[in-house]
Amino acid sequence: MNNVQEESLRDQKKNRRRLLILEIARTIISTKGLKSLKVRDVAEAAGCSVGSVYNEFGDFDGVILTVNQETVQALTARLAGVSAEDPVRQLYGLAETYLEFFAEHANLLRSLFEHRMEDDRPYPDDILQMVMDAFALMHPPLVRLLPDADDVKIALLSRTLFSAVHGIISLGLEERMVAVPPQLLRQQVEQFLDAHLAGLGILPLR
Amino acid sequence: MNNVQEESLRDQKKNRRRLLILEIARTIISTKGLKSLKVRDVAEAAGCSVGSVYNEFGDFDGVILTVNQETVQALTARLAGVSAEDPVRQLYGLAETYLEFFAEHANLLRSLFEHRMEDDRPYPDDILQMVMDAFALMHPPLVRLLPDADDVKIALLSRTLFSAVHGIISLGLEERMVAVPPQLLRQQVEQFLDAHLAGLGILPLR
DNA sequence: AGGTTAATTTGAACAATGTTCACATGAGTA
DNA sequence: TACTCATGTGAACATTGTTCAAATTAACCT
Repeated sequence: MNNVQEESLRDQKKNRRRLLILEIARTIISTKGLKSLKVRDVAEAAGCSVGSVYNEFGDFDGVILTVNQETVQALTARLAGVSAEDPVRQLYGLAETYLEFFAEHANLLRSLFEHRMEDDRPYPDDILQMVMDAFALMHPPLVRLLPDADDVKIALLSRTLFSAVHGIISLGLEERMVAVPPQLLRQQVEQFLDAHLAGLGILPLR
Repeated sequence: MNNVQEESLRDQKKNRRRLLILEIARTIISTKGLKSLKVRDVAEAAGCSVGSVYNEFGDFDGVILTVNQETVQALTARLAGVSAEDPVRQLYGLAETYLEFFAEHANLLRSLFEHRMEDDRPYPDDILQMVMDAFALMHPPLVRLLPDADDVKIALLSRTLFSAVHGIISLGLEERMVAVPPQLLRQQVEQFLDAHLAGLGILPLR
């Protein structure tokens, strides 16, 4: 037995194809929306049969969910890159980074938040946990800014604040509604944080 | 010509059936979610053929959009019932009424916010306008509370605040995520408003 | 290398569902 | 009552997710 597991030719092809399928699906969702994602289109673009998509992902939801999972991962990575030096700046940074990411990948985020499972199967726990974790990223800076507050309350506050920012951004970017121009939306988010942090007794940036 | 337009037998049946179809569709969306809405199920429950559904609504989106439109109308009616006596109480009342309505009709609200049109047809303007109007209901009380502020800024603030509340509620009630218990969610919304209004220089309720 | 085997891939067939339209039905009218 | 035409019907079609028996092919053995 070789400890350094050699990747067999089969596994190589399989892995390459898996990545290819995901990249194609992501591109379609991103450019044309989740409703335009079709098994046959993906299979054809990947140069394989529809059966292979099913072998790899179980069902079509599997493809969507994997794309969604990678979307949360990418989002989390971006949010994790926000400087934690100054906690107030960090809060603004998280909100503005979320705005940037959402604007760049609106359809991917919509797929993440709007996709409903077939029948009544539950949404995978790991993805949900990753979203919750991302939304909890405001927790550390808030703890630093409100050292006397109960940790559970801060956890709730963190979720509330991030949900509020999410609402402002997702509706603001909703082109169905009269979309708010990006620059205005940025101001909107900043002014929202200004007021809210002030209300929490935290000295805002401006 | 009779000015008091007599409703012909045909029109009676047609109207009755139209209402029946809408009621059935609304019930299915409300109880089992938008994804479970099927033309054949609706037609069978309404005791007519699928063709009649198409005659009445053009296509299946037509049924969904009409249900969505009635949802906004019902929401607007509920929100309009909030007392405007005290502007601060009115803001809390709007948020809490939205929470109540959303909790009672979660799947209908999701249908309104998550439904995407087939192909790339645009979402009907009148429905969008009604949603925008509902979200503008915080405008009057805010004008009273911030008499010196620019009206355009208040309009934006109104939209921002309502969007934030929407985000907190829609994610809070998302059973996919770890749903926040209703009573806790109510507190969450209230505390959110407490902080935000304080930050705007408005004396909150508590 | 060639033969054997087992895993993988394939795509035709099936199932579910939105959509159409030629025909049947029946309300309105003379 | 008979005629006409708007309306209703549902079988047939189009699209798309899903399955699975058969073909393919990588892996292994001698």
